[in-house]
Parts: sequence; structure tokens; C-alpha cells
Amino acid sequence: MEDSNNFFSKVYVVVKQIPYGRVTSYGAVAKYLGAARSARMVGWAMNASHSIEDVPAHRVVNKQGLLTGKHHFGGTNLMQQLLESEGVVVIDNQIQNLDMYLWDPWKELGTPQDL
DNA sequence: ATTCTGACGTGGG
DNA sequence: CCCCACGCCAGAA
Repeated sequence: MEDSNNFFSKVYVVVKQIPYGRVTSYGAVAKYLGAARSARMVGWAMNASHSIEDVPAHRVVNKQGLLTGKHHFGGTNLMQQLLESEGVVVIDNQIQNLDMYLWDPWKELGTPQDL
């Protein structure tokens, strides 16, 4: 648990930096961490984060802006409700104006030097 | 130990 | 435009 000072921990750090009403993609986070081709692990980390820390997993979607992991949130449309609650327009598990809500780690955090 | 799957992404046909 | 396969790594059967 506390030994998750690896890829998982990195993912949590980045995801936790996502501001309110913002979203990012698994691939973006993965690439930011240097594992551009391990986007799957990001999603896997989210699943683990469920029992570790308060990681806003609902702010992490696939590159299409589709709420692929909404099924893992417990409820059926809980993820969508959370996003809409933050001002994000979500229709049929699909984020509208994704380009407007997309949060780029490089743009906000800069280079992954602290990681 | 082996096999498959998985909250993805990209590329090829 | 749609379908399929590969890569990546970790965990479960």
C-alpha cells in the first residue's frame, strides 16, 4: 500500500493536480510519466486508487472524452453526475467540448521534473 | 509457471 | 469508415 511509490503513486500525484471542472486522458498522464504506451496502467492505477487516496478518477477519461470507466465507479451514471456537477457537459458518457475541459500536465505543471 | 484480461492508444488493412 | 492487431505492465485464475 504505502509501497506504491512507483507508477501508481505518480499517477495519483498527477491526477490529484487536476483542477475542478477539468479532465485529462489516461494517455496524457501516462505519457507525462514517461509511459506513453502504458495508458492501461493508468486506468489500473485508478482502480487501485479507489482504496488508497482521494483521487478524482472521474476527471480521468480516455482520449475520446468517453467515460469508459464509469462502470467502475459503483453507480451507473455516478461518474457522469460528478463531471456535470463540476460544470462539464456529458452526454451519453461522452464529454462535450472536451477540448475546452482538457487539462494538460505540461501546460499546467510544466515538465515532469518533480517526479 | 502460463494465460488472459484490462478504466488505452496508435497504426495498419 | 470499420475492424483487427500490437505494445505496455500488473494482477487474477
